Amino acid sequence: MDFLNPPQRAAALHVHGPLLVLAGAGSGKTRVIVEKIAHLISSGRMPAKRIAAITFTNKSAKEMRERVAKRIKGQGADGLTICTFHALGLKFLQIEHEAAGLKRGFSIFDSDDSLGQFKDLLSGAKPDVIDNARQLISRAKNAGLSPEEAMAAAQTTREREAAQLYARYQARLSAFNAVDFDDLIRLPVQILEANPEIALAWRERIGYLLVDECQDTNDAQYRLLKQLAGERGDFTCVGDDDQSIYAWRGANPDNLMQMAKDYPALQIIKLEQNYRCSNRVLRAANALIANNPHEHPKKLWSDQADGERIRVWECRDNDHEAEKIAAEIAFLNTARQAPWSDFCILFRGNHQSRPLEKALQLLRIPYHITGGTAFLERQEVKDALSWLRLVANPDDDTAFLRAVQSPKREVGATSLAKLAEMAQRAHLPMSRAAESMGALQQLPARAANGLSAFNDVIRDLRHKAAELTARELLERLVERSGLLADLRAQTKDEAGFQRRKANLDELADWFDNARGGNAGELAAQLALLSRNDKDEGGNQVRLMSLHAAKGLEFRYVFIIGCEDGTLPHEISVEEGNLEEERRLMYVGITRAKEILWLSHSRETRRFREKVRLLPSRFLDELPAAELQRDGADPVADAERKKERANVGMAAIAALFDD
DNA sequence: ATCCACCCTGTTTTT
DNA sequence: CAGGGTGGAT
Repeated sequence: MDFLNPPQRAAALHVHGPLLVLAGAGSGKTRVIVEKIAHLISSGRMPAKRIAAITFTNKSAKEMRERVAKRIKGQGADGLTICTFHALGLKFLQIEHEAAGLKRGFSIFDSDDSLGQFKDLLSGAKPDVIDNARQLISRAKNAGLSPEEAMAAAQTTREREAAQLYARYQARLSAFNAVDFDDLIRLPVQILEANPEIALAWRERIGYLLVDECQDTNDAQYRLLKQLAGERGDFTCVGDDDQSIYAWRGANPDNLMQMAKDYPALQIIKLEQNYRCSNRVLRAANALIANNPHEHPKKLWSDQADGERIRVWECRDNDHEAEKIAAEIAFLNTARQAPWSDFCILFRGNHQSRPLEKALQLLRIPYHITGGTAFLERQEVKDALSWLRLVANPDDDTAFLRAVQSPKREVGATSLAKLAEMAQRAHLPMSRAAESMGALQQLPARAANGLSAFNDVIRDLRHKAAELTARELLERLVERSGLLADLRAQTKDEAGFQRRKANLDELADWFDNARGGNAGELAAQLALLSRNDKDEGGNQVRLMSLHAAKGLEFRYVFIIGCEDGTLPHEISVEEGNLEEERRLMYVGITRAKEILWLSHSRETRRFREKVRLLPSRFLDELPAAELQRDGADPVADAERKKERANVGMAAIAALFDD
């Protein structure tokens, strides 16, 4: 603990009562949390199994788990809980499923499943209407409202309609024995608030609570935190209001302020020394964020060297921008022996990565995109998971509908519609209705045959579920369901087949590594994995959205698309959410340890038409003295150009090496 | 029931 | 320009 600075140490040692740590970017907050966990355990204040550390992403949970493991090295870390809010909620519901009105093996609907329900409930409605309704309902859930409470709170006709839809949607989820992402927080809160004895048991189970990225909590999550911490409030929340970038998803940074009211004994410690960024980067970041209003002003400082000036590049269009960046990376890789993994390219929207990919491929620069087509969104993976879900949860009609049609078995839309109708009349889930002889007789012979073959496989898998490991069950499923054979038949070349099969193998690997649980529970956990969680590692340039970059750091950082309308995004400008966009830029800037590039284009192609672009207003908020604008210093420019040309030749030569 | 071809529309960020 | 959804052909 010697290597902690005084406020860090104070935060780590404070173990009685509520504590809020306001931790600026790069101020070592993860280190504080890790040290604090070590201290709680080694001092005997709290056994590991009563400590829970909550993060927002699986990625940070994983990182924290690794750092704690390294720090504690096996001495009594058993039973320590480090997970996301949603994973904690899932665990809670799996234990308290009765109080939630859920049966064992309940399913989690991902956004796609849930979208399907809304499409069905609002059949014929335009996409924007559907989207709007989903958003309203998600917002109600994130505020912790039940359908009844939402109805009571509704003011306008519109809101009443939304509340009604919410109730119908929820009735469906309940019929399918399923919950959606938002329910993983909302339901535990409602159960804890309504059942003091359950709340007491959970406070006993969780003796000390740590919450990372506290500024990202929405109202439901904050209520969950309060329920779990209880009145005495033995907890540590770590957050930075300047890095609040999830308001659009219901995050309410005012919870940081509310905390002081709810817990009068709350201690506040500020971490203001930054260990990450060059002083120049830090001054730019401070100048930018000073344009936002602040409740608790922080003054981040660093004793690092000034470093190089921030490079601002004006480019013709995004292709040009991408080419320049790729060339610069190739140059630094050679000139400074910088490994690819030292570089990160950040953007506002995921679609902005396309030109970059092209340019990087051209120069044979290895890269990895966080948030590309996710493993979990792959057809074959979703198919296999639907089967698993259905094995665990016969009520899951969504899983049934997908599984029964993958692979195709001559059961088409008309037969399924008929089956759905019969199921509804008999008050049965579709998979059960499909088992009844009566129902089968009313369907065309081919469909009935397909269905009973399907039933046989499902029955076999259910029968074996208890005695097989999750991996074995998956393997049997892939075989018996015909998914594998179908995959082979569908894929034209052997390489493509192997690639898609590899996704299924990866799913199996994931099951091996996951801790405990039967296949159904694992399938539920898997639903919580997001596109950003896949391991990347390796010596590659990293490409990701600004949102995905929070918590990471790189020596060389490029922020592309610094244009008005891109960053800040035009929708945010219209809606007056400039402050959050500014924080997004702030998060991006503070990822850079050594050199930062900010690039913008004069024009871009949008669908068909070309659009003229202006530099981001945020560029004007940065101190001119810290910036180096491309073209502002002809001599230096020429010098660099020459140097680049030499290295550029080397890079081109390298293209012919392999 | 399934497959294919053409047309239309749409780019913020994610557990 | 690409991916999805619709309608017609098999």
